[in-house]
Amino acid sequence: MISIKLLRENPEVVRQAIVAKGSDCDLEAVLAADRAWRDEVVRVDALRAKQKSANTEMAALKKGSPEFLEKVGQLKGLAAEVKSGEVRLKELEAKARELLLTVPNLPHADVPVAPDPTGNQTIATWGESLPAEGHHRPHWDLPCFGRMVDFARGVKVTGAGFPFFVGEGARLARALVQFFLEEGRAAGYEEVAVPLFVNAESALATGQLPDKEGQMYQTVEDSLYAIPTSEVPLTNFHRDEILEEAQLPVRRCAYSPCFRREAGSYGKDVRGLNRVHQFDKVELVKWVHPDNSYEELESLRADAERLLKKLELPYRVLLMCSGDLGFTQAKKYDLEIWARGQQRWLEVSSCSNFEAFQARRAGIRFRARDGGRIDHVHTLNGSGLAIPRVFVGILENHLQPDGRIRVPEALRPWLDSETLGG
RNA sequence: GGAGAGAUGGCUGAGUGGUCGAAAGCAACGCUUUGCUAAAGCGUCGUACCUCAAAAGGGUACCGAGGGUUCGAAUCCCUCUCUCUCCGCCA
Repeated sequence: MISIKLLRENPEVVRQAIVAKGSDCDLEAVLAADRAWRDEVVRVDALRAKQKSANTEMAALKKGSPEFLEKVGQLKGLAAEVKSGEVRLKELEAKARELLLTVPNLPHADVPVAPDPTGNQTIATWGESLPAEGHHRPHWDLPCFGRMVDFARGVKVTGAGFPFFVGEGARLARALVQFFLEEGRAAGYEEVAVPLFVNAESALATGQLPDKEGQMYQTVEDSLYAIPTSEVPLTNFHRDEILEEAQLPVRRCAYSPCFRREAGSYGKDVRGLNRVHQFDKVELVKWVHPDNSYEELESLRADAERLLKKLELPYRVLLMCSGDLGFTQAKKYDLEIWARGQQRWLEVSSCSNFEAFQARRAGIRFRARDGGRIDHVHTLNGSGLAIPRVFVGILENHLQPDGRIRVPEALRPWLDSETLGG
């Protein structure tokens, strides 16, 4: 959530930001609810203060004495007033918070203002996005793909979008996980193995709830959510904690399967491995000092880009425009690889700075080195990387005329051959 | 799943109805003493919200969470969560 103080003091700034994001949230309602809540706080606090001072008088009186009983009689009315005030206060506070949660994060000043993805800027490209010649085909049409990934059995066992990876396919997927985790470790991220289900508080803290509830799988018995990305448990690792400034920046990475219902995307981009309900991903998360979170965003992006370079996959970097930014992000880069067989770009990483938006929801703060001032950290995350689409990239870009797949040097420590699909 | 015990500040741990946001110790921080270290003495030492232009100051809340009893709850009652011990089951 955004800072309520900012909204109170500078509503115009927030108004412009939400227009840029194309949000329809009602700032007047947010402010009115905040005002109503604060008025009630003042009123109830005063009542409670009165009750408290009466309490010390009561303590001095002899229990059961006439004065005592008279005082009790007098205080009953006050007690009832406090009680009803507290009920009202709780309602108003809940309402104010609920409305504040509907306000999206503010885009950073660097973010181009535009209503839709056509406003995204390509700020870097690497490698050659080559045309598909003779033997190049979408991965789902490659002979070796059918031996590596089994969709039909996935449908039988679970449902559409839950493929089996088999033999060399399973090994390639695992090699990618290993490679990403080792690279992450080398870049200073501590590896974490996370719970694959989270509670509602966690999903709320990172912003999946309340607006993306339909995109997550839920358990029937325990109302837990299957994680759509390890960002959720990872960012929540430090929920409701106060870190020491000296600890910052904290960097952690996690491998996990990710579960996404992808409701509403049926029939769109769903061929092959482009979009599935369960996929593996390594995620990078940072908790940083607010003063240098944008430098940290650049280094996060560089960490993700390095992986693509080592895998020799052509890619481009998009700076997302305001209208294509998510609810929680202040600035975001998407990394897209070139899928040569399909002749299209595939997003394999999204690197975002949330500034204090998540930290405020999640109660993640730090104590300044001197003076002990406490402030929210900035959180960032980026994929490093999503496995199935990188898998696709390797198949479609490293395909050789003989139909075999060349294994990039960087993966060979985990795959003992130079080619796959023979 | 069954039985029992418990949850208090960074940690340990007192507190069973009133002046308790909460003793004491440890840790931490500051100062003094000291050639250095050690030690000692003194002081500071939770978080959030509201009020205030801001600071100062003031107010309120918080003793696992939520509800209840009461003029008044860390303390009594109920529900839930979690932790520990024992039994059962199981990878």
